[in-house]
Amino acid sequence: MFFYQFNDKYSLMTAEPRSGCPIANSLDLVGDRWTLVIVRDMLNGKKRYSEFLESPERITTNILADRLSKLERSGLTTKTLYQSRPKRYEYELTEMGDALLPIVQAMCRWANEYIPGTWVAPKTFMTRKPISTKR
Amino acid sequence: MFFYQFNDKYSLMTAEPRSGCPIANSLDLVGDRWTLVIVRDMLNGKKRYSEFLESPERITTNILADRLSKLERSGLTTKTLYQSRPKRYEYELTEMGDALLPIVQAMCRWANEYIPGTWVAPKTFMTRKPISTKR
DNA sequence: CGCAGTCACTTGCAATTTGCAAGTGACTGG
DNA sequence: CCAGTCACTTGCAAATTGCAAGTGACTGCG
Repeated sequence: MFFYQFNDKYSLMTAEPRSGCPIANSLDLVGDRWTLVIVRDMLNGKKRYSEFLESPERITTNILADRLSKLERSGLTTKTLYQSRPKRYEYELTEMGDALLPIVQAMCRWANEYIPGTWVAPKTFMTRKPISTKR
Repeated sequence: MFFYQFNDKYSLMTAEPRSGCPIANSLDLVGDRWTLVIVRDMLNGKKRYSEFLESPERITTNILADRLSKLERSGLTTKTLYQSRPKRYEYELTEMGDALLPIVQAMCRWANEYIPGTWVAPKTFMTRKPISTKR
């Protein structure tokens, strides 16, 4: 297991990075068919397990549970208790997770241009900036 | 099998799309740990099988062959004969593939900001525009 | 009080995909 | 003729995915 430090917090890297390449490293965290659809939902304000299940891609419960825990371990989301009996959690993007917005927006632009029939996201979404105050 | 038409060419969709969402559709084409590292290499001018194998992520030959054929079937790359005996091909990005540049650049920016130790791409790469004359 | 319903998961299992290694065929250069 | 390179393909074990069903902790209703 490998760890890296960022802003007083430690995030878990579950394996040694394949290289120092920023693309390869990004893909090790979000390079699969489901992670970014969950991130997309979170960027659109969804927070609960059941809300993610309602999305049109029909993610299955085991994959959702797996990705939510991986997202948390990578430092992209937080899990907070909002109700104690029965225990219920809300999943929200951290600054690091929210900063994926430009990648998601670029994918939307690309798909709208090259994959016929893809939905066009609202202008408010496409022009939004990440919460991060940096850069 | 499903097909879609774009600019007089047909690209093969190997399965029904999960939804009309541009993110989900993008991920169905490039949502895995290897495809975008090959695209990255092509954006950097690499064209041959052996060049892709030399990259530090050490892609294996079977995965490379599989991804090159999927990329071609999705319309992101072309395969052209540059030598006839023995037959040798060069793999190059189509306009659609080259248009992935903004996504790749956004991933670089994100990784450089949030994943310590990632390499910083040269400014020439980060400020480049896709060949597409559109938009 | 009992029981159906919801929510958030977990478990089991078959099918697909991945990673690793070795093998193949068509040459090329010495 | 023979080693070497290039571009793959094949075989196989291990990991991941997709699908379905099950579980535990409640809530609301009659």
